[in-house]
Amino acid sequence: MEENIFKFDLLKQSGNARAGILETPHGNIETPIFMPVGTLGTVKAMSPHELSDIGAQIILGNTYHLYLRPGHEIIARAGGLHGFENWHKPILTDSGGFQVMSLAGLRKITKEGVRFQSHIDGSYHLFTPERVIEIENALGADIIMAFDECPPYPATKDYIAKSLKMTLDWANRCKDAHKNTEKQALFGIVQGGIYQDLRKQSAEALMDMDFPGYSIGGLAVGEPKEHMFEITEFLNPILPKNKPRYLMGVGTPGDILVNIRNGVDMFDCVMPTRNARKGSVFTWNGKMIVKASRYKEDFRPIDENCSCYTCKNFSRAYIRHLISMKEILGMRLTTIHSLHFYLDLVKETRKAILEDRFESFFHTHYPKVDLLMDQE
RNA sequence: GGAGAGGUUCCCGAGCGGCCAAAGGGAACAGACUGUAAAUCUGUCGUCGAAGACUUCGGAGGUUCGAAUCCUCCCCUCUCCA
Repeated sequence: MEENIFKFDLLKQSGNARAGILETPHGNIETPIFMPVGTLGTVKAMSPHELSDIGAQIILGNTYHLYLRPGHEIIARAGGLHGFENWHKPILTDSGGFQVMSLAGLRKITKEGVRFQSHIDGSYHLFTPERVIEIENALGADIIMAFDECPPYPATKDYIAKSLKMTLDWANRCKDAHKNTEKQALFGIVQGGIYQDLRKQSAEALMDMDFPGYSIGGLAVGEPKEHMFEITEFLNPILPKNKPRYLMGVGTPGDILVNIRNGVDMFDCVMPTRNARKGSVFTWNGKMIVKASRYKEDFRPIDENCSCYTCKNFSRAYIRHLISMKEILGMRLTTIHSLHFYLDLVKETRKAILEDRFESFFHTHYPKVDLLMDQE
């Protein structure tokens, strides 16, 4: 039964790039997909209505942060994350594995789990795999992530190997603890740093456990990009074709294109939202630091060819002014634009795959997309 | 008219004989952000330059080895009293 609920249909492959559909209890997701990050129960600066307009199909939430505030019991009583934040399309919750890295100064890892010291009030909280799943079950996201350690870069191979072993053990425990398999798909997370043998070991062990989807973690943590690309390319033939692959935390528009080319289906990243709030946006012609003084009297939209609300209605000069004044509307407009672009990027890529012209699409857009936009 | 306070680098504002091209804010400018401790953080911010040199602290003189800091005069603000 559960296979049906989270069925993944691989519709088409163009080279190694894949186009598919992932079914979830809150609707289908067309892959490749980008998932806006909504750590604290909101994609910062966006209303659910705006997210829908932009074309968002699934958003993230974060177990660690939502457990601390407002608390998963409250969210459960509100009807889960969907009810609480009034977003009735799919949601994915990250497990807190990333916080094991980002809050490294405030936690201690043991075989049992991770003891975090709250970054808010200093109180101690033990995150075991079982506890994390219990919280994720309460939050009720359609896709939930196993609890892992996202190891930093650089790290010794020895450290990565040990961490990986622990993460595999945790994956097993997560799977055992996960009771709500009818409504929530638990994804395993491949670790192994930049080492192919460890990645292979990790992927195969997880595949033995048989998860409905596999993610690739521990990348884009500071390693040279070539390593990241190498690993996804390496894992492509290893991971099962009939399950979705999710590359966690990636990335720039260019990273996304390369990794789609390496067979990845799902992405998330704070970059479009975080950078937008700080006055830097992404377009098909590269990134634009719209808060820069050179746009002071530029009355064109961010991207003349963009169909988003921001580009249809407002100028670079106005947006620069709003960002510069720290006006809330500025952050909202830039976020709308950048998320729209990211979603447009994967949508157009998907179309190219379905029409079996991915490679030429890639060569047309990849060179432009990560550069600083022509300043004219 | 009398009494007092003060004029510092774009702005506010410290400094009150050497360690001062001058603290600290702000503004401005440039940039970084990859499973969000992020409306955050970093850098630049007198001129030319690698070091170093040169011109600055209302103006003009002076004291001193040495002055934004002390003295004299002048200009200008502000507060209170008449």
